[in-house]
Amino acid sequence: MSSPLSRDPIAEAHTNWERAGWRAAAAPMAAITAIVRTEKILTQRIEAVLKPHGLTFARFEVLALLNFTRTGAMAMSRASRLLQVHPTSVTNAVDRLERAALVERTAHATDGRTTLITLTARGGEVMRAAAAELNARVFEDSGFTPQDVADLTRILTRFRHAAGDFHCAPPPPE
Amino acid sequence: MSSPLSRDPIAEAHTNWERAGWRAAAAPMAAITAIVRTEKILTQRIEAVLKPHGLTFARFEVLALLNFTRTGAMAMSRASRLLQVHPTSVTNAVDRLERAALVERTAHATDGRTTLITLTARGGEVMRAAAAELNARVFEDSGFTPQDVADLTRILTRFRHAAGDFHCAPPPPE
DNA sequence: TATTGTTATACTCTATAACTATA
DNA sequence: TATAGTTATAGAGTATAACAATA
Repeated sequence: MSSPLSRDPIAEAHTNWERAGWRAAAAPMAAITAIVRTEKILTQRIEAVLKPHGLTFARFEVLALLNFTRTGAMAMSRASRLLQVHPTSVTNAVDRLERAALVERTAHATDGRTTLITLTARGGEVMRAAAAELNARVFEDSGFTPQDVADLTRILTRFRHAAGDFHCAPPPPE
Repeated sequence: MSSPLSRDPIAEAHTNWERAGWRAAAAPMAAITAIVRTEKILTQRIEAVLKPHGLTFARFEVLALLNFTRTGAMAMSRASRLLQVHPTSVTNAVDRLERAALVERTAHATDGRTTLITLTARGGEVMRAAAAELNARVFEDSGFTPQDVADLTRILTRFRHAAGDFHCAPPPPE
């Protein structure tokens, strides 16, 4: 899509921001832009691995969630909360997963409002095959050193906690 | 869209990955998932600030690029390379910016194939007003400490360089 | 022959609003 | 009244392919 650039565009933006007199904002602007760009690179790698499995990242996340439930079933609303996406996004993802026979909708035993989703046998197989390939081709050779991974996890966990993503589990110690 | 969770879903995924026997991949998987989630939080904040200005993040990036050119003009193809997006995405963004009278398309003096884009006076005003609000409301109070910003910039610059995002400018020293 | 840019088309994910059914 | 989920609709960004114009 694009050839490599001779200079780092984010470093240039940082310089431009400082020259414009926006000194206090320049460094965090550059860091945040780098996060946005890094996310794009990583999700492109992930989507490329998932595509031959007939999955998108959003749908893989649903399968992964179901794969690790104790009972094998999860309410739509709980999936929405855990994945932190709009309920209609879950409906959309589950519609397609159900059409592909990877998940099934079932009724809740006592609450008639609730729709439960469960993995089919094939859904479990597809999830684990996709996960194995993601592990081998993206996560195990991510380009981050173990120290990078530790630093990122520490910094981003604290950030997400401060942003209100979750409660109770305190950020890891300094 | 979602209430805060009682536990960190990424930490839980990390545990699940280890229990599944995917030990080498578990930690980088969690770090990468945290990057994806953090990017979502940040772009939501950015989009919320830009919306009243009639801008999306993609369109703001085009305006910011033009604001810092020496001549005030930039070829579509160069914008595509610098923003690292598909040429059709630039066409799309510029179509809308032009309709809003924030940029103009002009012909290149010597190369008939090239379309140049320039900021209108109003485009410059909108860009600087939006940037000022982004600085005040997102970047200057990002939730990252100065040390976080330095660490993120170091780690992500090296990652982007290794991913082939740019050449020549070496990653910052250890 | 290669490059630049546009058009047409399609496919994501996401979001709002209106709705049904149930608690 | 509040909650769970669906539907319809819309909008965003992104991508491929075909195409025109130019180098």
